[in-house]
Amino acid sequence: MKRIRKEEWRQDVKETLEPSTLMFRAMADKVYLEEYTKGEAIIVSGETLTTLRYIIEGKAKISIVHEDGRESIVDFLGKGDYIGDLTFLEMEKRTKDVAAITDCRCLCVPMNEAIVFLREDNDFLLSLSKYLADKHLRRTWFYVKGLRYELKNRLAAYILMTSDGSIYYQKHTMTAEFLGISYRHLLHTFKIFKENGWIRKEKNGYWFDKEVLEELAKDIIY
Amino acid sequence: MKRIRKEEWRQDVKETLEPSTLMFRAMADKVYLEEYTKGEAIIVSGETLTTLRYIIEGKAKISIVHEDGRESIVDFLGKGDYIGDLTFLEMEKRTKDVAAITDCRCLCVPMNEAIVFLREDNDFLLSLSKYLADKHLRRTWFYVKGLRYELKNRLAAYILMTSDGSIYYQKHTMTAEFLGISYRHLLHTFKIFKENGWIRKEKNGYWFDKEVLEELAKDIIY
DNA sequence: GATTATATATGAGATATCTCATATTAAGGG
DNA sequence: CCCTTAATATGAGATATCTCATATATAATC
Repeated sequence: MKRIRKEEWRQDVKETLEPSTLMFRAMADKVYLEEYTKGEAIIVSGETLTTLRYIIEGKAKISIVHEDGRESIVDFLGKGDYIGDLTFLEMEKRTKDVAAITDCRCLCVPMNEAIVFLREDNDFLLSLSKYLADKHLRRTWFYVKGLRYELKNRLAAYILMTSDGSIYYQKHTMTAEFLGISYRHLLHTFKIFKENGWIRKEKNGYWFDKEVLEELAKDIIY
Repeated sequence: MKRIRKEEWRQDVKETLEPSTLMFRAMADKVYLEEYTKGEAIIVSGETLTTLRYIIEGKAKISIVHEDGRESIVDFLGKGDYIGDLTFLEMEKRTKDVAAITDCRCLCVPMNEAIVFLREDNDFLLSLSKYLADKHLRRTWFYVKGLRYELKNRLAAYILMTSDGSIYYQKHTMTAEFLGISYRHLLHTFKIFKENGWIRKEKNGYWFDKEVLEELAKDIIY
């Protein structure tokens, strides 16, 4: 991880970032930048969080390790997501694991000062409420719908959710962990997708037939 | 539904309620009371919400009807839950069905005025954020854990969650809808619970062995 | 380039869960 | 009290999904 104080920001970076710091407006002078490389741990579960982060670039995953040692991916994070919001609100008993999936850049402020300044900032609280409401809605929707549909549909939704353009490039192991199914069964369903011509292996991932998958996923995505 | 303006509150009611109106402090003079009877609809899906409610007594359920006509229970609400919070934040595309499971009493304020006054109220926004974070955490936890465990464990958690004391009295149809499983399979698992002596039918519901169920559910409940 | 670890892939048998069919009991309406 | 509807209950066969075993391909390491 590389930490870059605001004074050190290159001019062009600064201009790009300045607008993104709006949500930390009440403490704009305290903002700094962090850069993580692919695979790096951002938070180790159980540690005390001293930083409130906001992702401006890259993708990360939240995961937990179960008692039996296996791992579940709880959620994916990307541009516009907070890391540490639940600690900021003093609602999380124990922090979870957060790791960068791709290179990531985060805007950061010290947690203890955030608690002092941002809790007085009406605009921040409103936007945080909206952010949480949105997360909750999507999660609930995916949960309720997911229970009703079989893997075929959830997988289609997942492929669409995690891809930009028409290439899917997630690791199967990760997909299985997120969807909460066995690796074996995922592969089985994947095979069916291939046989139906809905996806096709390419050099850098899988091409997929957007129309077909959208039809399969249409009831699941909020 | 019975609507009771603040001036009409009986003295004793008033004293009991006064502290509960705190969250609407910024518009205390606008608060009124609504009383719903068991089974009554509080919100019909798709209708425009003109009221922000806060439950001070009773239980309700949020549900949606799927394209195939079947119903899913999305969540249960009780004392301390808001109804209309997502509309207040302008995040919900379409309201869901909300119905009283038992007699309910709600504190109410007009939505349009709430949007004016409460969005300026720092304390309200902070407590709303915490409320949403808590909801999101619990839901995520139940989802992630639920995927990993079979019905036996989720059912144990559900029985504990929906009961006060040692009597479980939910309708099986409702339980199946919430857990997202077939009625048939629920009954099958219920039978196993009975055979193991974990639950026993009584006149007004099921007695259950709290210790055993807590052991079964221990990894699922947040 | 050889070696190890990780990701992908497939098969076979076990089990959780679903669908459909049907019977009995409890609850609500005239 | 009869009638209708909703809730409870059980059986049998189908299918979705899991576990375990094993093989190959790809990526990381020395």
